Amino acid sequence: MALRHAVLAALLDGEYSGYQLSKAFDIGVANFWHALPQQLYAELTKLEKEGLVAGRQVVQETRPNKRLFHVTDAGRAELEQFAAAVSKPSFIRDDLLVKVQVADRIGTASVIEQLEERASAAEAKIELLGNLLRQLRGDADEEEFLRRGARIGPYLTCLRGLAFEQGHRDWCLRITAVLRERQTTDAKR
Amino acid sequence: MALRHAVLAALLDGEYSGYQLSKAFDIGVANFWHALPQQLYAELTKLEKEGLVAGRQVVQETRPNKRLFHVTDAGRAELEQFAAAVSKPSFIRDDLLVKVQVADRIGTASVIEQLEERASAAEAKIELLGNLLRQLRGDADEEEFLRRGARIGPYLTCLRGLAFEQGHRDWCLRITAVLRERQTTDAKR
DNA sequence: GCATCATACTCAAGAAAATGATTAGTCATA
DNA sequence: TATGACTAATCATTTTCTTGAGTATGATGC
Repeated sequence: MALRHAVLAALLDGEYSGYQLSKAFDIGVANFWHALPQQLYAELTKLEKEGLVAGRQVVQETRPNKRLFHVTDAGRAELEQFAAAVSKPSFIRDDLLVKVQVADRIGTASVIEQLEERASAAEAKIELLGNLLRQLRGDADEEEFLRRGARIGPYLTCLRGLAFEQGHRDWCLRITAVLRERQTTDAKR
Repeated sequence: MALRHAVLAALLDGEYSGYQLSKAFDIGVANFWHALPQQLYAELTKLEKEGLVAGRQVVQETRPNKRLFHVTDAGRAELEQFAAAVSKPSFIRDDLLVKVQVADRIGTASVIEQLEERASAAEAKIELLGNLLRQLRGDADEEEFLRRGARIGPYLTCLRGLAFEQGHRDWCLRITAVLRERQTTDAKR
């Protein structure tokens, strides 16, 4: 029971199809949860059966028909209950960290490459989130928006996503530099 | 095939029993992976069957007997292959973020409480990791240790863990402040 | 002297998540 | 005019993770 609340949370801002949701889970929602399209479709089906979301068919001419979902009162109640319950702690879980842990014992070359790829992926995400934040707050500056903005939830989670990506990028670059220097030092011996 | 590599990575630094590993997964290893004891025991059994780790029985007088495991050559090879393969991107996945996303739509009181609990849990973790880092680098300062230290892998992953916890704490405190101020502003209206 | 904690591990069941394959029309582009 | 990307989804399977219970002994604290 975990993805379900992320879906409800994402759906709170309007009507979305499974497909649109899966796009949202690639960008904004990715700051607090991640899921593949198949998971979303499955979850939406379950949520609809339980009456927590409701969908309506939208017939389209040039595109396949779609079903738009919105949160029902029962869904909202479920979210409220969830928000009041204790949260599970959050964990880091990252292949690349596992590799760094053993990088000095096995080959470092490939790990360095991957760190650099990650760093530039993080850089791209940082820019994307920067734009998203600017868009969300409109004309106001951040302080102002956070004080009086109507809908700050998505902004707040984006802030966390941004900080996470920045931390990730900085770490990747630092570790790359460290491993690089050790490589040349090793070579000299 | 993910926990398996975290276990191999953790086991690379010496012999550990399942129980000891589960302790390591609460502290240092938690910086790159998380798992419950049951998962570890199960994974060790699998890894042993596949010949990637080997265990030996240690008979103890005052404590229950235990099995100490170490990585075999095949296990090392598996790790090397893993390190060379592409990594899956890392995701945030956090109940609390889901709650913040909807905090301005549903009740904020409980979310604020949870943010504060998280902040102090992060604070505790920060101290713990600070000590761990000091212990790992011994007398040397960080730059020096990273240049010439023998085993920097665990240090590097701890650095990421530390930065993550700091980012998490800062975010929690900031959001707490924002939500608090909005509460009082709302009340005045 | 009783309770609780720490060591050390096992088993089973169930929920959640990831993976892979498939369908089918539209649109842009090379 | 083939190629691939985009919209919109479904189905089946497998892997992974979580939850909960249980066993047994010694040490520590009040």
